[in-house]
Amino acid sequence: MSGDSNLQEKVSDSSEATSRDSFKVQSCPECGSSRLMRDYECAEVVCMDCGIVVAAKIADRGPEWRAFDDEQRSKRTRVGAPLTYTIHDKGLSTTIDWHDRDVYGKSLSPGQKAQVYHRLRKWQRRIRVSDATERNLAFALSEITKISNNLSLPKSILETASVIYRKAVKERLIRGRSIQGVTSAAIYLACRQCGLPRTLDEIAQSSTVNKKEVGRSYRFLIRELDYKIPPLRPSQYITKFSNQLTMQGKVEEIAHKILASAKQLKLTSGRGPTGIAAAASYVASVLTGERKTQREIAEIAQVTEVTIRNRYKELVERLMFEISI
DNA sequence: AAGACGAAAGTGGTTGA
DNA sequence: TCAACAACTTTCGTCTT
Repeated sequence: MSGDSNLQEKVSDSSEATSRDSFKVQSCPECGSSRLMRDYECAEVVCMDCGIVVAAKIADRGPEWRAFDDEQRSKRTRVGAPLTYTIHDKGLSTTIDWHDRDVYGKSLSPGQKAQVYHRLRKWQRRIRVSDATERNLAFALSEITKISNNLSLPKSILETASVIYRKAVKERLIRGRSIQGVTSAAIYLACRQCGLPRTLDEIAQSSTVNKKEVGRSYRFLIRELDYKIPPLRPSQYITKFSNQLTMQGKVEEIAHKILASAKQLKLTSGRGPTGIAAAASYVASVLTGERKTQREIAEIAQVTEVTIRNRYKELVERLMFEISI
C-alpha cells in the first residue's frame, strides 16, 4: 500500500467509507457525476466535477513494486498462471520443463540427465496423477482439449466443458459410461449453454464416438445434472451459415428480418432450426441478387434441398400473403 | 445442362396409451 | 413396449432458365 499515513488518518475522520466499499462507488453522492478519480497516492476517490472526497482509505489493489520491462515484471511478480479447469489439478502443480537444463541454462551432464528422466519425472507423474479418479479426469480433460482444438472452439467453451465434466465426475455419473461419450457430450452441452451453434454431427466427427452416442450422453447429462438448455435459435444458425457461405452483411441482415417475420407468423415452431435458417438465408440470397443454389446452402446447413424448399415455400406463401393484405 | 420443383416412399425420434 | 405421428431424408421424374 502506498500513501501518506498522516493524510490517511486525517481523511479517515471525515469519511465513513471503508476501503471495501470504496470500489463499489460509481457516482458522486453530492453532484451525481460519474467522473470519479482514484488517487492511490492519497488513498482517496475524488469527484472530478465538484471536488468532494467520495471515499477514503481505499486499498490500492495494484502491485507494490514497479517494473520497467518484461524481464523485471516476470521476476517481481509473485503469482503464477490463472486457475484453469482444463487441467485435472487446475494447473496448480509443478510441471517439469522439457529442456534438460539447470537453473543457469547450462546443459545437464548425461548422468544428471538420467537422474532427471528416471527419478524426478517418474515421481512427478506419480504425484500429479495419484489415483484412478485423477487418471480418469486427466485423460478426459485431455480428450476435451483435443476435440475442442479440432473444432477450433473458443477457450471459454473448453473451460465450460471441463467444469461440466468435473461436475459429472463429482456426481459419480461416469461409472459405466465411455469417457469419450461423456467428454463429447460435455463439449456439446457447453456449446449449447454458450449459444454456439454446433451440431451433434460436428462434435461426433471430431471425436471417436458416433452421433447417437453423443446425443445419448448429452441427454443423460442434462437429466442428471439438471441443466435447462433452450433450443438453439435459427438466428444463431443464420450468422453461422452467412459466414460459411461468405455472404455480404446485408444478406445476413435481410435473412434475420425474414426470420423475425416468420417467427411472428408462427412458422418456426416445431420445425428444425437449421432448415428455417437455411431457407431464410436462401430467400435473402435470392432477394439481394447474391444468389446461392439450394444445394450450396443445404450442404452447409446439413439439411436436404427438399427441406429448404418446403420451408422456403411456406415462407414465401405466408410472407406474400401478409404483404398483399 | 444446371438448378429448381414436387410427389412418394422411407427413416429415426418423440409422445402417449 | 408399441403404435401413431410429425419432421425430415432419399429418390426420381419433370419443368425452367
